[in-house]
Amino acid sequence: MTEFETAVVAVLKGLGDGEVLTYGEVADEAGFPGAARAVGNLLRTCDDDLPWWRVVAAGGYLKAGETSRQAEILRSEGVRVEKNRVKV
DNA sequence: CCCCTGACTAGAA
DNA sequence: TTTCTAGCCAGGG
Repeated sequence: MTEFETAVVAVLKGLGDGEVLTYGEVADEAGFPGAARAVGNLLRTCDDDLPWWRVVAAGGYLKAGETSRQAEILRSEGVRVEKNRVKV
């Protein structure tokens, strides 16, 4: 478990209902600004207990291919979603 | 050790 | 507005 993983996991586990962050924000909060790709890679490989649906691309765009499912979950948590993207 | 890939981002053309 | 480039971290060949 690298520091990066630990930090990112900590940030994700700290998210509450309705809390949505972008990959870049997660990386920044974890202390690795610019490591957005690594965040995505981590969620892709270790998606065990991580709330992946609360992580979206820059601009609030949802994950391609599963925008439907993600949008549903987000809406159920009180997040306003419009046209496959989180409303700010 | 080097190169490529990936649920990414920001800036330039 | 759309496309491309460079930069970021980690993992695999």
